Amino acid sequence: MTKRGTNPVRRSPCPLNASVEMLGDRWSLLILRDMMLRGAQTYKQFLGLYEGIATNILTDRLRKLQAYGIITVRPDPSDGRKLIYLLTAKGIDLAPVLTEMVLWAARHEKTGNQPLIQQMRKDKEGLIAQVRQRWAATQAASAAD
Amino acid sequence: MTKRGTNPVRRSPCPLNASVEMLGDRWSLLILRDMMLRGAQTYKQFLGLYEGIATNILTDRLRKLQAYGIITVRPDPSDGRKLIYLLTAKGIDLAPVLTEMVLWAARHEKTGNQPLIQQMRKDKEGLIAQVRQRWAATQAASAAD
DNA sequence: GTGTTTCACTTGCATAATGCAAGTGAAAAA
DNA sequence: TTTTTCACTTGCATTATGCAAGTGAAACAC
Repeated sequence: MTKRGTNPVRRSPCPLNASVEMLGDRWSLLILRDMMLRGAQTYKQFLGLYEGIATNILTDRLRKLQAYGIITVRPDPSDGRKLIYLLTAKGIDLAPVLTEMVLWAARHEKTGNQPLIQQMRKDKEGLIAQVRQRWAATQAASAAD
Repeated sequence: MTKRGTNPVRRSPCPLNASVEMLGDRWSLLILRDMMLRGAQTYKQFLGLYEGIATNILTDRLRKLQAYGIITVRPDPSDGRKLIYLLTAKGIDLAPVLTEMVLWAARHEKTGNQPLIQQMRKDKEGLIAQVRQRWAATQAASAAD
């Protein structure tokens, strides 16, 4: 049951191919960004993605990320209608990937969010550790529910 | 002229968004993998991608990667029909991104290419430096043509 | 010089994915 | 009870992907 998605049919055994089959689309990556950097947790928050995501695409991606074990979902204890989406350990392990992508773009393209970029350049590992700490705190808080 | 693609219309100023607009599709990433890790340089070599890419998709992606300044193309001096595609400095700067993606997949999925993964785990920075050296050597060789 | 092969596509078409916007049903609030 | 909020679902148009045949130019073989 928990191993539902563990034996998918892949186009090759290459590790990068496994990555891109799960992440090789921009919406998944943008969702993960908002979870990691902005603490987004609800459907409505994801709908507010700055880039503008369609409801059917959001639903589809959340389902996929869940199936891949990258995120998990639970009801909000303070509002039975709301769902809370959380990164799993597998999900938070994507922090270095997203960090490197941000740094790459910042080096080669005109982009915003300069404070974050400065921080990443100054102490990449420290920022990743910080993201992990916030995630761990979220885990502890939701385990208490 | 060389700045042709520098002012694209982006859905947001976020650096990650810039990354995913250029890389947020699996074929581009797989092409880059083969360039970086296997030294693939020709259309025919890319057609041999283990995952199987269609000619029209390959052509499209090569054009896009070129437009984004990630790769460059020149004729093969030994065969006027052949084109040689090479990573640019911007392209080789994606090595840490791909490396982190490989490591992530290796940690959480059953994948092949264990020797490469062992090497990455042992000395990530060393491997990236090695990829860069091979690229620099390719640059020197093609500048001599 | 002619015919054949190789190279990098291009094309036509079917299928799949994306995106817009209206609609839906259930839970919570008023 | 009615209204609002939540997380979708749906219908349909547009765009992207994928298969496989086709194309034109350069290089090779004779």
